[in-house]
Amino acid sequence: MAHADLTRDLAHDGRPYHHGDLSRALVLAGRRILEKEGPAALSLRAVAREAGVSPAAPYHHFKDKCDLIAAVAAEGWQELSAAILEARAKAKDVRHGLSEIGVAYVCFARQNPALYRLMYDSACDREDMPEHAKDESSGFGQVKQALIAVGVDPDDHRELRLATIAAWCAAHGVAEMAGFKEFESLKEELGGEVQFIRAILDHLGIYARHVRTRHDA
Amino acid sequence: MAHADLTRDLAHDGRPYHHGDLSRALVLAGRRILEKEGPAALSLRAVAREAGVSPAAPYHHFKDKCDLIAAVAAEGWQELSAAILEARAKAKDVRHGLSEIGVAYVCFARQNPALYRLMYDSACDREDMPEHAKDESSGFGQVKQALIAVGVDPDDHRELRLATIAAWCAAHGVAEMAGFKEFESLKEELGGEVQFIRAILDHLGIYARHVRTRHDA
DNA sequence: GCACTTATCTGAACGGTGTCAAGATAATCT
DNA sequence: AGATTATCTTGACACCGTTCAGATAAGTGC
Repeated sequence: MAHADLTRDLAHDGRPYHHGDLSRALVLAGRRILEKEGPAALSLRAVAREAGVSPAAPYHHFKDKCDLIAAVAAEGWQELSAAILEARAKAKDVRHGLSEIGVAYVCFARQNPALYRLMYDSACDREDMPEHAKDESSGFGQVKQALIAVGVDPDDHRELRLATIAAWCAAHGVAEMAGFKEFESLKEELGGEVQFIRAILDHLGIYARHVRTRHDA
Repeated sequence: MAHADLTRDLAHDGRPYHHGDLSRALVLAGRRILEKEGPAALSLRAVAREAGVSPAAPYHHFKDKCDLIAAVAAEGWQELSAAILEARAKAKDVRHGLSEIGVAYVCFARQNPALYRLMYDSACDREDMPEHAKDESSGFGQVKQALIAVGVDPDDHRELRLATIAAWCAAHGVAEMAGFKEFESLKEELGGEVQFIRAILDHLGIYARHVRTRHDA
């Protein structure tokens, strides 16, 4: 019998052999369903169907439905970290670093509402922050660095920790509230959703507060 | 046949006649299940079972599972409003009104985590704030009044609206983040969860910001 | 080349879920 | 009283997560 050709061995019904990389395909299928059909339609069976595979197949790659969802969420956290990193790099003025991180965070959540909700839920189930958020090189770590750059004493661990958590809370709160259509008129008045987000985050005053504190000293 | 006696007419198996007030019983059963078994166990059938009734009975009182859940959520919003009202009444110093509202909001969410999540989800599904939150006499209305009491110009509608939304976002963010066990050591360090909550809310600086602004003028 | 082991996928099944239509039962109205 | 209406039950449907016995293909040692 012939070796694998360029299209890989085909089964009699046109599907590739075992599947190639099913776990990857399942995560992608999950995101597609989440975006297009909403979180209620995100069933294990639907994901398997979308990937062209039997309902039991996912169990060879994920322990649970929960486990698959956690994988989708993990991908989301990585993308969020990347978005934050990019925003921080783009902010030329150090004093705006924190602001830009906040805006990037909320914008990501607003552009992927169902995914963001999934990410948070998945973190909630384990009663702990996701690993990606705790990592120094992303999430919490970046907020901390931005706070130091803005004048928080790096040696005052408690203050630094509180400020970091506060910033994170603010971003999460705005991210989840900004979707209510109750706010649409105000968004228009301010010239768009991004301006709205920036205005709310400014009101939360993490940035303003620390700048002012530094000037006081 | 005899009239209804004090125990009300009993069916042959000891259950009261039609049921009395099933829709109320269903909401209560829903909350019981939510508290004791978690949100995953909150199925229509389980609620019906807990209320001692067939799986189809709820459909004579609620259009949907969603509709029942919305009723549970509505009760939650009412209790949250009551908690906020009480906290504001207790704060003798006007300048602490906003702070106390925030703490009361977050404490309610922390004491009824599953219910609070349900409340938010249910609001999300309709893409709009719940009626109870929009009401002048509770929720948003109270925050607005507290902001005015603290020095925000009541005629600057945009500013007032932004500040109100910002306060709400802060409370929601802290409410949902405060549960991560990542923060437990810091909570202990600060002398308990309430102190932790207060510290984060202070960092978010709604209260501090406006007081300072007023002093500047 | 071959047998053997291992990873991957299918098929059928179980109990649980939301929902609906048809029928039973009890309260209410006239 | 009889008729109407509100309420609840039974039984069914399709879908869900999960498991398990078997099919299939990939990799491994000879």
